[in-house]
Amino acid sequence: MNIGEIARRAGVSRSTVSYVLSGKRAVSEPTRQRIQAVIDELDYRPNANARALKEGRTRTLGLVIPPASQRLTDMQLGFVASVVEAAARADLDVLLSPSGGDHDRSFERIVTGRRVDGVILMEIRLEDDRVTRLRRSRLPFVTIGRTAEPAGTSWVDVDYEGLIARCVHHLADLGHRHIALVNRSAELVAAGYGPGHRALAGFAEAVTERGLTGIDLCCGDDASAGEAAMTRLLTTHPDVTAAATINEAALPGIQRALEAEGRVVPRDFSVVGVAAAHWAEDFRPPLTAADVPTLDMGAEAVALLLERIAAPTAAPRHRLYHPPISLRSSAAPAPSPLR
Amino acid sequence: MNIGEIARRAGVSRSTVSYVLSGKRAVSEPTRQRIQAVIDELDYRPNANARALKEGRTRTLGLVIPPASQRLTDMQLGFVASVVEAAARADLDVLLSPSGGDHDRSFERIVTGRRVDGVILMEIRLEDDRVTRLRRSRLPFVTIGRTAEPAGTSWVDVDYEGLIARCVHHLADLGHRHIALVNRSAELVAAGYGPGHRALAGFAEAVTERGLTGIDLCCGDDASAGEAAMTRLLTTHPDVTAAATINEAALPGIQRALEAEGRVVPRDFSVVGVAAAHWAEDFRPPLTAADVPTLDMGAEAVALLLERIAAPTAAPRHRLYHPPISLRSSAAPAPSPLR
DNA sequence: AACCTGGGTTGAATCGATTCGACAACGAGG
DNA sequence: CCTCGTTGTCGAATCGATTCAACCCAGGTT
Repeated sequence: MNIGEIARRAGVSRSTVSYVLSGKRAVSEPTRQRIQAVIDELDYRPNANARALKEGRTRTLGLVIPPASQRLTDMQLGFVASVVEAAARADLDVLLSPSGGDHDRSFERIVTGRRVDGVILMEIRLEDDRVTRLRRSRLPFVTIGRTAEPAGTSWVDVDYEGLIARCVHHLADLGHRHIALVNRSAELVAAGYGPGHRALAGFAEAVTERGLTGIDLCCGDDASAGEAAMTRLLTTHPDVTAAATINEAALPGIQRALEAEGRVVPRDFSVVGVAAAHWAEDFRPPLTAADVPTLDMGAEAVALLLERIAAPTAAPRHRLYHPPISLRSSAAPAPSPLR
Repeated sequence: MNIGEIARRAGVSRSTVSYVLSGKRAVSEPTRQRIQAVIDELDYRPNANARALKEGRTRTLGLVIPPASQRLTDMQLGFVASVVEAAARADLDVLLSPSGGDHDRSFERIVTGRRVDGVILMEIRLEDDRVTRLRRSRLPFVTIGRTAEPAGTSWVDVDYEGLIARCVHHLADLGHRHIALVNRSAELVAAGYGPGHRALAGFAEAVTERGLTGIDLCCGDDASAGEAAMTRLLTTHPDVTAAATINEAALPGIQRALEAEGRVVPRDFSVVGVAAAHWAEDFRPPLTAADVPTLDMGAEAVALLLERIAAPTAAPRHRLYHPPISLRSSAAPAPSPLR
C-alpha cells in the first residue's frame, strides 16, 4: 500500500500520483479522477516518514512538559491542551517529551533526532538549560514563560509582576496595610521559577510604593500545603488582613484555614490573586482574580512557533498577557482596627 | 551532519558507522574508537525519519486523548502522564491525538500515516468507533477502559461494577437503607461511557441483593454540578442517608451541598466511592474510597502495547484492577430514624 | 511542411539511514 | 606453498515518498 501500488493500479507513474496528492503540477482531469478513485478505494495515505525524510520537515511539533512524577498543575494542563488543539487545527501532530533536568534522553532525542519541526517549552526557569541547549541548536522554539534574558527568543508569558502589583494596589486602596503574598513552592522559587520571582518583585515594589507591610511566603501546590501555610501566617502575623496569591492549587486550603480561624472572607480577611476561572469560582466567596488565559496563550505559542519555522531568521516576537482582574467578592475594605 | 559526514571524517564507509551505532556486526576496536570520537565531537544522532523509514518502525506510540475543549479530568491526566513516562522509560516517544468523534483528521493521520508503532486509546465507550476503526487496521492498540465486547483486544480497566457494589454492601452493612449513586454526566452516560454504565449495573445489582432503595443520578464533572445535584437529591429524597460516587470532580460540590443543608458527614450522611487519593483526602472528613491506580494502569497499558507490537498475532491480554477501598472517615452507621 | 508552444507525463535522482552479500587481509592447518 | 576460515570493511540495494529535467504530443503559427 505505497505510492507505487497506487501508480500501478492507476496505470501511471509514481510522480503523477504524487502530483495529484500535492497539486503542485497540473494533472489532466481524467487521470486525476482515476488516480483519486484508486486512492479512495484503498484508503491510501502517504507514509509520513518517507515524506518527512524527503521534504525535510515532519509536520510535528515537540512539547516539553514537566516530568509526570510531579502532578501537572491545572495551568500546565491548560497549556498542553491548548497547544495540542491549536496544532491539530493546523494539521500538525504533537510529540510529548517529559523532561525536567538538562541531560534527558527524551529531550535530546527530540532536539537532535530531527523528529520535530519546532519545540514549545513550558515551566521556564530564569536560567534554563533547555533554552540554552535549544539556542545552540538550529531548532526553532517558543517558550511559555520566559528566562531572565529573553531577548532573541519567541515567547508568551503572563505579566505576573504587574498583576500582583495591581492586586496589592487594589488591596491598599481598600485600606489594607498588612498584606501577604502566597507564592508557589519554595523548591520552585529556589530553582528560579520565573513567575515566582516576578510575582515577588511586583509585590515588593508595590508594597514599598504604598508604604505597606508585606509578608511573602512560599507554599506547596496543594490544598493541605495551603492550609498549613495560611494557618501559620495567621498565628505569626495576626495583623495581616489580606493576601494575594499566584498559587491556585492552595486556594481550597487557604479557605479552610481561614474558616478554621473564624475569619470571614471578605469581612475579616480579603483574598485576591491570579487563578484559573474555575478555581476562582469555586472559592467561597468567589475570588477576585486575574485568569491566566491558557487557551489563548497555547494557541499563540503555536502561532509564534509556526512563524519561526517559516522564517527562522526573522526577528523573534513575543507576547506578554495582562489579563484583567475580575472583580468578584473576596475583597472588601480592611476591617477597622478599633475593636 | 548525516551518517555520510561522520563516515567521511572517520575515513570509513557509511555502513561501518552504522554498525558502530547498532553493534550488529563486529568492528575492530581502533576503528570503533575513531568513529565514536567523531560522533561524540559532532554530537551526531541518526535522523529518526530515515531510520524509521528503513526499519519500518517509528519508536513512537500514539495516545488518543479526548479533545481539549472539555477539560481533562484528573484521572485522564493521570493516564496521560503515566503513559508518557512509561514510554519514556522504554525510550519511546508519544504522539498526541486529540480526537473525540470518529472522522477526525488527526486520528486518521496517526492510524494510516504509519507515524506510530501502536496506539493507546482512552475514554472508551461501550460502542466505540475508534476501536472498530483500529480493529480494521493493522495497527496494534490497547485501550484504557473497555468496550461492551472487549474480547480480542488488549485492555486495562477498573472494575467499577465490583467496586460500586462493594461500596453499597459496605453502606448496607452500616445500616443504610436508602442509598444514592452519583454518576458521571448525563451526556457521558448517554454516549455509552463504560464506567458510568458499569457503576450503575453494580449499584443496581447490589441494591437489589440487599433489598435497599437506590436512587441513581447523573452529575456534571465539576463542583457546581455536584452541589446542584446533591441539593436536589436531599430535597427530593430526604430519606437518603448515604451516597456512593464515581464522580470525583463533584466531591467539593457534594460537600458544600451537605454543609448547606446542615447534614454532618458522617454522622448524618455517609459518602463513599471511587476517587483519586488527593480528592479523597481533600474531602472533609477524608473520604472512604477506592483509588484508581492511574500510574500502574498507564504503565501496564504501555507494557501490553509493547507486547502486542512485538507479537501482533499472539492472544491479546488484559488486566482488570480491583483497587482496595481505603477506609477513611466519611462513612458511619446510618442515623437512627427515631428522632 | 517545418517550427514553436506548453500542458501532461515520466524516469531518475534524492533524502538518510540499514543491511546483505562480497571481498580483502591474515593467521592457521595440511 | 596453497587452501580454508575468520574477521573487518565496503559497495550497493532498499525503504517510500518528492521533484527536477526531459520528453511526448496535440494544436496553433508562419
